[in-house]
This record gives sequence, structure tokens and C-alpha cells, in this order.
Amino acid sequence: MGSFDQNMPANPVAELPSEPLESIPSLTVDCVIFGLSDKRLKTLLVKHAIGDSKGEWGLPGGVVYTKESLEEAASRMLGDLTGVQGIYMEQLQAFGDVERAGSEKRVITLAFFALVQPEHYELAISSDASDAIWCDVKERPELIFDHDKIVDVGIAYLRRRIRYKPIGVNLLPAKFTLGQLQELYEAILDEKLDKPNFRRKMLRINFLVCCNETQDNVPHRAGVLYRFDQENYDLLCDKGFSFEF
Amino acid sequence: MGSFDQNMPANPVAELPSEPLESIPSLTVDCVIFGLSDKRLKTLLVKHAIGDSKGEWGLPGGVVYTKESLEEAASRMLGDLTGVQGIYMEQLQAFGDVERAGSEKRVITLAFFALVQPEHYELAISSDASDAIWCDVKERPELIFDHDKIVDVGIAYLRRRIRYKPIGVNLLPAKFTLGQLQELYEAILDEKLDKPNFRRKMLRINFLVCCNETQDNVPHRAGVLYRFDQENYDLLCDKGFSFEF
DNA sequence: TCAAAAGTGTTTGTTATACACCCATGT
DNA sequence: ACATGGGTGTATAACAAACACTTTTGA
Repeated sequence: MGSFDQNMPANPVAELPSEPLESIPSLTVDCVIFGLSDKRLKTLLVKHAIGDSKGEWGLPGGVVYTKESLEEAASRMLGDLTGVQGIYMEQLQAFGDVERAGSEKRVITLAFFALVQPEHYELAISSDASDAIWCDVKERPELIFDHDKIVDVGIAYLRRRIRYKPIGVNLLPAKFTLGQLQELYEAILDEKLDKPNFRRKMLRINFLVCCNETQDNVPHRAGVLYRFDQENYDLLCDKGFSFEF
Repeated sequence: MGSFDQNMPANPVAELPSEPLESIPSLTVDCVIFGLSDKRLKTLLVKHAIGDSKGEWGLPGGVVYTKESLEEAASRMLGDLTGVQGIYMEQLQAFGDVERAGSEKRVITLAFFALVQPEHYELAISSDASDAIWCDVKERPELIFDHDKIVDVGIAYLRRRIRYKPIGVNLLPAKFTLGQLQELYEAILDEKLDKPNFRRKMLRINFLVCCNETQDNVPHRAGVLYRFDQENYDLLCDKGFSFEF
């Protein structure tokens, strides 16, 4: 893949295009929804119940309606296919290779991205899907079309995003320990982090508030519980910050 | 604008959508092309010569053809409307509000982004445009549709992007001084930077090579010329880096 | 008493920030 | 001689990385 600022090819348009297109056969939306369970990063997949791709796994998605925004389309699709309702999604990227959905019909898709707590949602399977699961991103089945690539782009985006915007509000319980927060980052980055250094960095960002409470029913020393400081958290979502792990 | 990780509204889908849509009326592509001239950040604008928006300024763009990828569409459009050929563009974001192009017809657009040297291109105006200019981003006219917002998103993206990927290859001459490089960053960020600190940081990134030459015909001490080390530059485009200004 | 995770401290080296300062050149 | 931008040095504080260590708890 040519990187943006590298030397340019003389002309990336390989051949002259065909006739203008008054209407794109299909604009769809697909959702890359990440969640944490069993200390692993999971993504939400559905098994198609109808059409050419019956029986195959893919991302929840579908065709955009005329009178809904792209964001509304993504929310609706996700709710319909999986029962996951009312979450806020970010645009990831459009995927529009001519034959990405097979050679007959051109389908351009816009991928959305979100982070949620799997245990907050009961997966409800629609008539268009025969199954919906939270799947470990590292052990996922082969997906239809270019959905594997879309998931990879989603993971890459997430790994970059955690360096400049807070995450966690939708991935952790309201009160959590620094250990749980670290497990979250480790699951996303797929690497172990140094505990003392991680704690110091997180506390310095200044979006955590100590609850003056500790865990209970844990088979080891109870950790102090923290929560996100909503005001600073929101501020940092806008302003961003920057650090390395 | 609700930030991704903030508390979610109960359900962002305000009203139930209308009938399914077999075909989107229009998918277009718009290009936010930035360049540096007179030490200012400029963007490429065209004046529409036809249609409802005749006489108004907007971004170069148009409808995607059936047999071209999105990237090809963006390149073609830019070349046709302005004569700027053969540049590599990055996807920025899709804009799809229902009434973004007026209330009659729904038009979804995908914005692309690129950085070029204005003086490398002779602006050639097509029949669909009556004018094409490089316009200071801070003094631009009001643009059609939501193009003002698209330019703002482009600027915000650029300002974030320079923190983790190299820029400059397409914005500066092959050989340049550290002063010119600093002017570039200052134009993008719209703020003055400390010279000694800027130099140290840039040199530490390790994508610059000293040419062992100096400027000439300058009315002050001649600066040492540098060029980009293509190999490390490309590597950093992939890997990314991270710093603050 | 042991495992497991919480939590603290310290050392070493690097980087950021904010300056003051000198250098070379054309007018 | 001076304005202009090129270029260097330095003191202070902040931060990163690596690692050793102590604490609390349930089993």
C-alpha cells in the first residue's frame, strides 16, 4: 500500500474510467464493534442467514436508507442485527474497491467503529442473521468480502487512537482498578506493560478520580477503585493528549 | 459534536428511517488539497460554472464512476477540474447528512486529502469550473454545502497527522533548510515555534540528510540544505512516531 | 505459608522548555 | 552598522524505562 507522503507514482489512475454513474448500486455500512471479555479483545460478528453469503461470517452491516444519516444507519444496523442498541460510533474508513463484494455488483461500504462492554448487551439475532457472537480478534474465522481487512484497519485505528484520546468509559464498569485498566490496554496492544510506569502515566493524565473504596470478593489484595472524571475525560476527547506505552 | 467516548445518548437514532434504499442517488468525492505558498497554508478551491451552485466556491469533486475505485475517482476529479495530476490522496471522512446538499437530492460525499506544492502545478480550469485558486485557509470565502466543515475537518486532521507521520516531501523543494521546514510546520499549526528546539526534534527523528550545501542568493547567512532520507521517511510513514510541538 | 495481585520507591538516562548567545551575509 | 535569519549552548525540570521491593488478601 503506497503511503501518502512517499514518492508519487506518475499517475495512480491506471485506466480511464467507464461511463459516469448516476447511482451507486449500493452504499452499505459495516460496524467493527470491539469489546473486552476474558481479558481479550473481541469483535462482534454475525453469520448471514440469507443471500449468497449464507452461512458465512461477517461484520454487522447493511444498506443505508434514504432518510437517515450515515451514523443513524450504522446504529440501526447494529441494533437490528445484534440487539446492541444506542451506542455512539465513529467513522473508520470507506472501502470501495470495484470488486470488493464479488464481480457482479459494486458495493461501497463505510465502516464504523465502537467500543462497548459485551456483558451489557444480550445479543439478539435478527432474521437476516443466524448467529451473532463476540469473537476473539486473534482467532476469528475468515470473513466475507474484505471484512478481514476492515477488522485489521479497525484494530490499527484503535491502537493508534489510545495514544491520543481516552478510552475506557464504554469498556469498563463505572468503578474499576488500575489493574483492570491496564488489562484493557494490554488486550488492545497485545503486549504486557510495566505496572509502575503504567500507573504513573495514567494518573498523570488526570482523567481518573479515586473513589476511596476498594474491591471486594477478590482472592488477593483488594485494589483501590477509580472512576473517570467525566469533565476532564470529555475535555481530553476533544483536545487529545499524547503518549507512548 | 458528541465525542465518541462520552456518555451515550439513550439512542442516537432520532426517528425511524424511511423505506430501504436500493440505490443512493449520488456518491461523490471531494478533495481537500493543501499547499504552502507565501508561508501560508492554502487550499485548492474551484468556482462552479454549471448547476444550481453556479458562481459559488467549493472543493474540487464529483460523482464516482462505476468502474473506478474511490481513490481513482478522487485523482481523476482533481485532475479534470484543476489540472493537478498524479498525486496520492488519503481518505479523510465521509459526509452524509440527509440534507447536506440541499433538501431535494441526497448526496453523500467522501472527502480526500493531499499535500502538494502549488508551484508545481499550473491550474487548468475545466468546463465545469469557471475558476480554480489556491486560497489561504484563514481567508477563504463561504463554500457550498458543507464544504466549510470538510475543510475544517481536513485542517484538524492535518494538525494531528504531523504529530505521528512525516510531511514535507510533497510540500517542499527537494533541498530545503531547517528554517523552511519550520515555516511549514508553523503555517500548518498557525503558531510560532522555538527554533533551537524545533531543529533538535527534527534532526532526532532521523529522516533528514544533510546535503553539505548551502543556500545562495539569500539576503542573510546562507542556511545548510537538507533533503529527506527516502528510506527512513517511508519507514516512518508506516511505523509512525510521536511528538509534541 | 503461599500465590497473586496491589502498590511504592529508586536509579539512570533521555527529552522538553525556555532562554541567551554567536555567526554570516547583503544592504 | 545593522537587520535578518542561521545556528549553538546550557540550566532546569519533567519524564521514560527498568527493576527491586513491600503490602494485603484469600485459599
